[in-house]
Amino acid sequence: MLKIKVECFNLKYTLECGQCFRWQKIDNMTYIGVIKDRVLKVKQDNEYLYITSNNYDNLEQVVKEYFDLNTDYKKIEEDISKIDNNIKEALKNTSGIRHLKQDYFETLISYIISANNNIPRISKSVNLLSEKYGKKITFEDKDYYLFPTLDSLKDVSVSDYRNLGVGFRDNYIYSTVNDLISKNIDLKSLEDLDTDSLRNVLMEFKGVGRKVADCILLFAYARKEVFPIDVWVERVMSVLYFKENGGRLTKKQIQDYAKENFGKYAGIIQQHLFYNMRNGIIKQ
DNA sequence: CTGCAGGCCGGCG
DNA sequence: CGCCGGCCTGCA
Repeated sequence: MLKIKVECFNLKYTLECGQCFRWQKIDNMTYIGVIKDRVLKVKQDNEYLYITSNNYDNLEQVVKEYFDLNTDYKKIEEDISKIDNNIKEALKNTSGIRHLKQDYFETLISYIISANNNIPRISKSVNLLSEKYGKKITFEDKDYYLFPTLDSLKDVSVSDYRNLGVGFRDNYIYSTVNDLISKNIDLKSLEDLDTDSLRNVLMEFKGVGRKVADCILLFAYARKEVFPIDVWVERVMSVLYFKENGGRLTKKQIQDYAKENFGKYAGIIQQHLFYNMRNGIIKQ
């Protein structure tokens, strides 16, 4: 068992704020998930995380990277709470959301599936995809499946994807997988690009528009300044910052507002506002 | 039975 | 270019 001391960390908020799709809740403090090459069981007890896994190689490093444990969130939360009162109030409810660093390929495919979709269905499809094409891992007498590698999807057809319940997104996934293979694109090496260039590259994949690209930038490439705007963020922003226009505002207005006012941690702010709105803490 | 959900694509004005 | 209709699927 690995024990890690944490500060400004809330496991529940981090895993339930909508940034990831493959964690299974055991109770309010314990979750089981599959990340990269292993299965993790993580339990939080106040300032400690207790982690068990099928694979202890490099485990501490894997966990620290995934949960962004080398970043000082106490400082970040102090900084962003000074921006305005809305953020300060939201942070009181959701302090400790960590900005996960997830696998590039998994995030790309998962967020293509997320378009005009709901969380249970997204999770179902991602899990089915993994069960069908991912490597099986046995942990505590149960079977889990890694997210498939790019290579393991090379012969999967459009209708195979359709059978996972992804609907019209089937050919988006197919096209993206084929682009990655035929153009020999290395998602990791794209880290070298600046955020705007990287967004443009991502948006060339079918099924990746502005919102999906921004989620990939935030949740896989760790670009904390990116501010993805989905319907919930649209709602929360119109309630908190644009009440006088009766809620009728464009995404560009929101984008501009965030860029001008939220700074280099706009993505963290987005997660807190999203979680507050989504869970009815902030009302319409 | 309609409406709708973490949007995107493609066609049209 | 910006706008807008259509879209898998499952669940309220």
